[in-house]
Amino acid sequence: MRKPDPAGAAPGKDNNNNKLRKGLWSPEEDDKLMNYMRNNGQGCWSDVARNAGLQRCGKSCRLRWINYLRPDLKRGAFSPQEESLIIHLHSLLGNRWSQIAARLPGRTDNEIKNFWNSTIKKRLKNLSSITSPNTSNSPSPKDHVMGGLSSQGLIMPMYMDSSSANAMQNMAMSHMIDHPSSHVLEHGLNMSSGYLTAVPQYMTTHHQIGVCGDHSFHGRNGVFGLDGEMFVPPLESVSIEEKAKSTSSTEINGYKKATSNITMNNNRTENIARIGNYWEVDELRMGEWDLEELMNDVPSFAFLDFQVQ
DNA sequence: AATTCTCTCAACCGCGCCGTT
DNA sequence: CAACGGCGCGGTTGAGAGAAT
Repeated sequence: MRKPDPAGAAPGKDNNNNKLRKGLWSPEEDDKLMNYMRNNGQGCWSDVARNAGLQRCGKSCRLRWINYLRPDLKRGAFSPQEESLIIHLHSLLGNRWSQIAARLPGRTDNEIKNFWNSTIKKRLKNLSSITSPNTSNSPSPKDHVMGGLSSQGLIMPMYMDSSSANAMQNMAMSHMIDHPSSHVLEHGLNMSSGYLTAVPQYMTTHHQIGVCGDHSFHGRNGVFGLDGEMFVPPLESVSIEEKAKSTSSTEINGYKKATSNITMNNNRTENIARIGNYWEVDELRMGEWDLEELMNDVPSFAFLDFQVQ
């Protein structure tokens, strides 16, 4: 928050000089902007600032409207579903907050950005730190064998019990945080041997989430089913078989497309709340994504509580 | 009770894009 | 084609509130 600019005089009072106000908005200014927008709708923002009688620049008015005054804004804390969606979308889009916000009705890019930078980032970092490898302990049969993902794509096996199974999710999330999408995209994950391993890039141009009841993990596109945290929407109505037929063993940009199923046995499958039971995304390097097309495939999430309060 | 620390989030800044002239 | 202005976006700042000491 910023201190109101002294040049702006007392809030709500017109001052004669032409200096534009900065800093916090007063209730009077909010009223002025709100009334103007209600009566005139959105137009040229510099006109809005002028015609509404505000000593603010158009940019400031726009920001205030978008982030605070807009009637369709949803206030309050993020729901777990929204949180999961943010994480998922961030894994897809990186720091493209406006595009993420476009998928979360009632939320602003600023809000999501703040939420990410303060809450999610910190939480995931903390969780990843408490799951540091402990090579002195051998895994018991009931333990889940998991692995960390180094930025070099090295295998980093670790062992943990089922109560901390979601740590794997957090580790990977943490990795994504530290290495935005373009970097994460260089790695794939493979659990086929019981260890989570990084697989070479040429193996990761295509992943597929299995339909089985196992908790699933999908490193690159953010599908995490370990504790039902991640909801996986169906991208399209095409059947698994059709998609598999059409997407496997093809070549894109010189990379051979392969399919890897990353699933984990875990007896807590009842916690998974799937929207669909299948999700699949062709994975291309970030710069090659047709983001519009990609995001068109991600539906609005009906399970989110978008009621404006 | 006072002080310090930490966290949250509203708001600004700078840059790039795009349309207009 | 260049200059200009408006807008949108992502990064950053810093005030205020609450927690911890």
